[in-house]
Amino acid sequence: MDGVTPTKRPRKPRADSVRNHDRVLEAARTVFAEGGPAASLEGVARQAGVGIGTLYRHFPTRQALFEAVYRHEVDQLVELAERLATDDLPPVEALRRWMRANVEFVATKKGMSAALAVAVHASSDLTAYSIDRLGRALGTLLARAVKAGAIRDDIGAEDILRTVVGLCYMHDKPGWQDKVRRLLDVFVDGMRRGSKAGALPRTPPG
Amino acid sequence: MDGVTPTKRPRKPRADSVRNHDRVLEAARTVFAEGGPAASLEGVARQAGVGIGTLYRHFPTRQALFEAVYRHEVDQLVELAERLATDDLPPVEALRRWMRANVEFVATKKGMSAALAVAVHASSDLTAYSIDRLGRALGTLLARAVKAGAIRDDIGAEDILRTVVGLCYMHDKPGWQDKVRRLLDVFVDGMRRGSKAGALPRTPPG
DNA sequence: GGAATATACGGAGGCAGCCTCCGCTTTGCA
DNA sequence: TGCAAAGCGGAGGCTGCCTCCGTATATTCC
Repeated sequence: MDGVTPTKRPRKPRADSVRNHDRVLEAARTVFAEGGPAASLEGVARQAGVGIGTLYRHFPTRQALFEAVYRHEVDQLVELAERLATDDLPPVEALRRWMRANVEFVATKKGMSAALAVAVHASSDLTAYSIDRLGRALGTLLARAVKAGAIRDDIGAEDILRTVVGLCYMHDKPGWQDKVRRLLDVFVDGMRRGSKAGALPRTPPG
Repeated sequence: MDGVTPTKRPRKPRADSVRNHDRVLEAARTVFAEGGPAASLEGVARQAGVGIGTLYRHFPTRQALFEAVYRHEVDQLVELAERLATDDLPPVEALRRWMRANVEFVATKKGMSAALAVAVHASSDLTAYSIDRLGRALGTLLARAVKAGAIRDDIGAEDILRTVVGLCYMHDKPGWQDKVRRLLDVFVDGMRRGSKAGALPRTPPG
């Protein structure tokens, strides 16, 4: 408003605050993985060794806590995709491998899946964030395969992402990973150039 | 045990009991569709116009109520599949149509999807029941297409079911149905004879 | 039609989890 | 070392879960 607003440098965050934030996040991952999306938040606080008030200060809603956990997972997936993109494999193979690796990744967090399923439907912000990040990572692999003329160009990264995750959600018997990988192979074959499906509209931006 | 156990004919069920059972079921469908799987059961009772005690007598657990609603939906899907099997279309087309019709069906209950996602992971009994029923219905369509030599014979009805449902779960933006239908077309193309994917192990019985 | 009785109703009540609020403690900064 | 900003944590009000049992009502038998 007036000429010179005194720029108050904000304090650096308190050490205990940072520590508690991390503790709660870690505890939440464990508790949700075991107890599903309806697990007790007071249980999370207990597990983290903090008061319930502290939990709520850091994550004002259950949804916020979900999202924090989820985002962390997404970041790991992106990293994975980037690593895969630097290898030089035939483009379709690189693509197929990422999809398969993705399945394995989900496997290690299988307990979270119900929670994630709920999150997907509950928060479009969250899905937007993760689809954006993962979509970019996958997009690189996809573009190479398309450019090489190996697969059709009318299927977006988002389409593939949703397919992979959807298939993972639907399986949890022992051996499900193998089953999902093989179904993904069927899908990839359907994506090859020369397939007969009708045109798939490109995913609109945003 | 002894010679002639006096066969006490059981009373016919009370009219009010039957009425309340139906009311609760109906209310549950609505409430879960709107509020998701964690919606208040007392809310369901209120909506149904019965006491909470009555709700619990008919459906002793939240899970039981879920399942009752879910089974009703499954029955409708089976009926739909049977109707489709009697039409005489080219087998692959019949198959594709059922998968597409399925998407439409889910669409009308979209609100339930989070609840169903939870149910899928919560109760293997329930998934067993529905996969069995739907699998038989779809199996007929599938067998015809395989017999005609149009598609590979190593993909089970259960695989297809899970794929369809998994894709539906993952989409809820406006226009999602069209997107899912097109992704299913890609999948069907991958199933055609002459595709290059590795062998998919037949789904073991049970 | 009316009594007898099996059956169902429904809400009070104990318990657990949700979330807010605020007095007390700890930390960063000068 | 002193002090204010920042954070801590649990008491407390509220809602929902589920059980239990006194009351109400439908069915059956006469």
